[in-house]
Amino acid sequence: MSRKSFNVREVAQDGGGHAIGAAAKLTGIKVPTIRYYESIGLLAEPTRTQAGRRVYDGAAISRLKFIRHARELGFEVEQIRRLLELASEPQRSCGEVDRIAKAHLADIDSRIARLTALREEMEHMISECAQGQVCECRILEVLSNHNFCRHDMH
Amino acid sequence: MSRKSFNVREVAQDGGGHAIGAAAKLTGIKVPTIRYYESIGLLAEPTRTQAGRRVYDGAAISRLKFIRHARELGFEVEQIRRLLELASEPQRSCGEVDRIAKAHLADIDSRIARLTALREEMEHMISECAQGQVCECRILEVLSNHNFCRHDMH
DNA sequence: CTTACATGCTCTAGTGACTAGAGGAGCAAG
DNA sequence: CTTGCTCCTCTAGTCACTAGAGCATGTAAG
Repeated sequence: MSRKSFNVREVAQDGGGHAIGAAAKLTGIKVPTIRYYESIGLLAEPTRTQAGRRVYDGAAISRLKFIRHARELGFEVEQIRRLLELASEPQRSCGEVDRIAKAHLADIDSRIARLTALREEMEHMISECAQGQVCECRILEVLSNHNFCRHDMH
Repeated sequence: MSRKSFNVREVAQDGGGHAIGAAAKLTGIKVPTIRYYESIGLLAEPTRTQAGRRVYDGAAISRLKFIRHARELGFEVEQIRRLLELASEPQRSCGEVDRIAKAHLADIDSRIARLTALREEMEHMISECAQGQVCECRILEVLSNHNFCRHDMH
């Protein structure tokens, strides 16, 4: 058991809490981002040490992990705010949670559809470029004149 | 030929130029956006009337159409700036144009891949929600605990 | 000519979700 | 004590616009 010297900074500050840097490591959210979440009220103001340093307990860490994961899945901050609110009322029906998740799924779907159409357009355009001179470049020609497009974007 | 009263505003101000509103209509770019493009140097400063109003000629309109189309295809402003620069040197090889377009295609591809993985994750999560109470909602559970995830995002 | 209203001008600030940096204080280890 | 890391607050920057204030100009109708 080659244990490194016990790093007090990552564990106890006030009896079981974590400093902001430790919270960042535990959750994968960067330090300034944690402060940012606090500033927009997504995360409650944590307790502080006498010196004014933030201390995060287990509940705060869980909340941060929740936020991180939801952001990774592409939920917007306002959606996350609502989800956290809902999660704090265990007796409620989870209909709204489901609705938010489904709305997000629909949003992802429409983004995929848009990008797929774009991709096709781009690929077609690139395939026509004969690698010659700028003056005869199909890519620039297509960009110049919307009529050369196969799709109606928008 | 039921012609409406000839609208001078949309045609000639100084001998063939278009006012900014007319340019906006012709290109589909909003008026403030055109001014914004000018402010960041993507569009050259147009000539002005004595009263100080912007006047756009055919070349400027073409440039705006190019910008619009490239933006629709998701090119970033800096890429468009470079493409416009390249387009103005007709003898050059179009290698760089091709390179920029291909980089953009690769970018689109990676965004589609990310979104597709996300989509699957979301769909799986939603499918497990039994529409019961918040306290037993699988969606919130998955969001709370990354271990329930089937994929490693990132 | 007057009145009304559309269009134009400049300038500032806001959006979302952070990120970067300045300038200073606290704190543990060597 | 000094070094070096972490922490604090505050401001400003990112991207590509968008919104609004407050004022000038232009055109059409009465």
